[in-house]
Amino acid sequence: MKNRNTLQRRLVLETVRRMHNHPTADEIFREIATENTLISKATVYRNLKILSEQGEILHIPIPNGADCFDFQTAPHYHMECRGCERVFDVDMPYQKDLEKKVLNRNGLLIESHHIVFQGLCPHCQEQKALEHQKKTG
Amino acid sequence: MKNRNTLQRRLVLETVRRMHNHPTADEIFREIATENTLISKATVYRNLKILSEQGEILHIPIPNGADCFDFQTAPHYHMECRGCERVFDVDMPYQKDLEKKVLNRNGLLIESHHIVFQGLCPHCQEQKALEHQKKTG
DNA sequence: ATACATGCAAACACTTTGCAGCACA
DNA sequence: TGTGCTGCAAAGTGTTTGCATGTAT
Repeated sequence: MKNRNTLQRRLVLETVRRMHNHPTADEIFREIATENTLISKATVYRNLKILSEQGEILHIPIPNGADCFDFQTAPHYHMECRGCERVFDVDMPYQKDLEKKVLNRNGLLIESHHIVFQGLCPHCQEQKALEHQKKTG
Repeated sequence: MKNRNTLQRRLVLETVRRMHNHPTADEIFREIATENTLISKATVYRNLKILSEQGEILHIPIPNGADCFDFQTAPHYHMECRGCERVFDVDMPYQKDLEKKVLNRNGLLIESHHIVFQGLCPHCQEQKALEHQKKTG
């Protein structure tokens, strides 16, 4: 008898489905808390874990930062902006065949992969351009 | 006048160059500490940061775990074993052209990328096989 | 002489856990 | 009714920082 349908679990799921900007656990917590309902951050973490294990939401592990979550569960790639550190969806088909390109000379069994791109979002590109103008006069 | 050649910085660099198993900051700290020299963990972190910024060593950010470092500075990919959580080099050429496959419909500027594979190392494949034998009798 | 580096401890960011009470099935 | 869930606080993990002192150049 697993997986009870509690108010808190429903709220976490609904909130992730509603926020389309790769929210972190903390952002989800704040979104729920500011609305009306009292919820514990531990509960948010626990439910995010359960929901992503069940495939209801997608867990995106972020190196050097808070992991974030996505309502879109089909595997896809992300870019982390080195300016604002926000996470964006990348417009590239999922490379199913990438894992086959690994030579198994060393006996490793590959099961899945993640690609994280680094770069600049449009807004931060502008910022950098302005900074550069200022410097060069 | 940056970048002084201190004993601690030399030790961190030498230790990373000597350990060929993707050590974490803590493993590097313990390696240096157990030998002979007193070193602070903060100093290890500071020097790892400086050395990787200078391209002397490679910083490998690991989602959901301690970042690790590599004496081999040419870009290459890694696999994280879901059994023992160790990091292994993956035998696949660097996909320089991957970034060009991203459609810039959304205006993102891609500068670099990381691929992390998940899977099982040879040792953990054996372990899993033994476990399975035990269960099925 | 003076930046830059160090050691130490405290702070930090993110996440998990122990426990007593609560509530869904 | 009982297992699963919650809130709270505390602990855990990995990393950074403030500060007084030390040292390479």
